[in-house]
Amino acid sequence: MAGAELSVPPEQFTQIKEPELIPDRALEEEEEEENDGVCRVKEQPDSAGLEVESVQGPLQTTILEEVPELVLTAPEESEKHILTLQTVHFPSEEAELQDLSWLDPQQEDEMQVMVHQADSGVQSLVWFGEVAQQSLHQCVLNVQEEVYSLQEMEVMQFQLLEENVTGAGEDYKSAMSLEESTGSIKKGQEEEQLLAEGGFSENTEEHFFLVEARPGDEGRDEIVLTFSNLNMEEQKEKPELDQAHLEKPSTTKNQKKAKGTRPHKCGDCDMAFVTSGELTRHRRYKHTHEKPFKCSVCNYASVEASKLKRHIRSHTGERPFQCSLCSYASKDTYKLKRHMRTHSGEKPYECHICHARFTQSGTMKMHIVQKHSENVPKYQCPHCATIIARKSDLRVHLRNLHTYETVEMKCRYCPSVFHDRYSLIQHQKTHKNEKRFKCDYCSYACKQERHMTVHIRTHTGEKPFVCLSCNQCFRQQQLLNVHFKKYHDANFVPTVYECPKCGKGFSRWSVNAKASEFKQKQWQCSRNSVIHAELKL
DNA sequence: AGTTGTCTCGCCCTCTGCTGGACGTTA
DNA sequence: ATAACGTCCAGCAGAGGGCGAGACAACT
Repeated sequence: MAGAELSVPPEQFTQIKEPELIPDRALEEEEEEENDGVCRVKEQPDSAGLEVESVQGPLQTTILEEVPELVLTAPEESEKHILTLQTVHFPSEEAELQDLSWLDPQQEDEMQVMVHQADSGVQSLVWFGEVAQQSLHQCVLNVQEEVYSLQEMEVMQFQLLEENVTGAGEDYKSAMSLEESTGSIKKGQEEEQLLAEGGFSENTEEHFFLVEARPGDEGRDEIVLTFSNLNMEEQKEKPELDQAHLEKPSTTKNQKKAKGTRPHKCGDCDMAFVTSGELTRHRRYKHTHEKPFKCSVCNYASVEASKLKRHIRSHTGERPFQCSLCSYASKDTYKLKRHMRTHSGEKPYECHICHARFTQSGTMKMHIVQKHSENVPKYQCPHCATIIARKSDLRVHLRNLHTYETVEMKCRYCPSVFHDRYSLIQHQKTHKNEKRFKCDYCSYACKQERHMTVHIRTHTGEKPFVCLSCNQCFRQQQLLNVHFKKYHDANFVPTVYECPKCGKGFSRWSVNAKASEFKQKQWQCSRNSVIHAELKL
């Protein structure tokens, strides 16, 4: 087992789910973990020891929304099975142990997981069943294998070896002391010394467990338990591990569960369940599609009564789950929990390609499809040539441009009217570059109305712009301005553009468009001076 | 007392669609 | 230069599917 070398878990990896906290202590647990990020061992005053998940427990790997901290916890009175992980250091690969008094063959429903760390640095997980744990700290197990099939785990018998150093037990007790309450799987500066003494290392570095399921020989799935040195803080920042990478098909997960304790197998798929009721429900969902619970308001029907109850809230508007920070209230707990991210700023989903973070998995999924996929789906508008990346945006496009409006929309250039914006816009584009202003007296046509107004004066003789100094009249304001400057403004100095070739002066070269004209004239000037006559002052 | 079946709650997931800011284009 | 407009994009919520697991009554 070479889990320590895995800095980035492969896709197949699934995390061991954080052991469920006992409800009335969950808050306290959370606070403690938030405070120091250290996994803890809880003292169980009246228990026989640390209670662990059954053999199937860790195999029931659940996709996590939150990256778990590994919690070493003692059992609570609820008898919830908790995965127990312990670090075991061997002074050598041939280490032996002593003191097997803690073994209790009567406890057949418990299973331990331990970490074996040999001198070679290889770390392994050890399953051990049928043990009570009142003296867990005194136990060291020998590990021969690193990858086990489920069947192997179930029948596995571990060889117990004698501990070869007398003082090790005390050291280990110290390291795992409940009073110290670190509970972390430890490794660090003191490790060498402890190892030299045959004891157990202690440091504050957290570790990270992964469970990988992969096809094994003869069609059997193998469960690979990987003990990594990834610390929990690092993992906290990479929740995509459990979302984008660690997600596994539920069937694979269930296949692990199906062996042993799930006698009710589905005849149509590989699923298996603990109770017949679960099987019946599953068959209704997946195969028979029988939905006994029917809504009296609409045609909705559900497999479960609770789903109908939830659905009814969409009719009644009932929102029992009130946000404590704003006015939002939801119809179910999940939506409230999801909503709370808007207050906390939590973005638990991270794109594994660009590391952008998102509040919802669906948003991340869409991001990956749109930004990082090759064959990005496009949506063709049925009414025009527009292609839009998102279905929802196509809906907006249709709403804005192709919705029939009862109120007529008039073309700004002609009397035409339209009932949808797209048609109006397309029509108005036909007026572009169109010389739609035509003179009634001649063939002159132009694009702008103001040009036509000026032109018409050439036919009517109208000269509305009068010089206040000499009463001379002009058709255009601009002509009046030029006249006034030239003949009535004493400060006016006419600009003269001199041809560098012949030295003759010109009055018009004021803008860029004229610059090219001047250059052309200049070139012509060297060959044909007649051109100057057209531009001379 | 232990087992089994049913009911119920709760969690987590996906799919869907709306919204508004950002940004580029066009008039 | 500016405003209007269209598309891109992430944020967010609604709705419903699927399943684990506890509570409890009925049965053996």
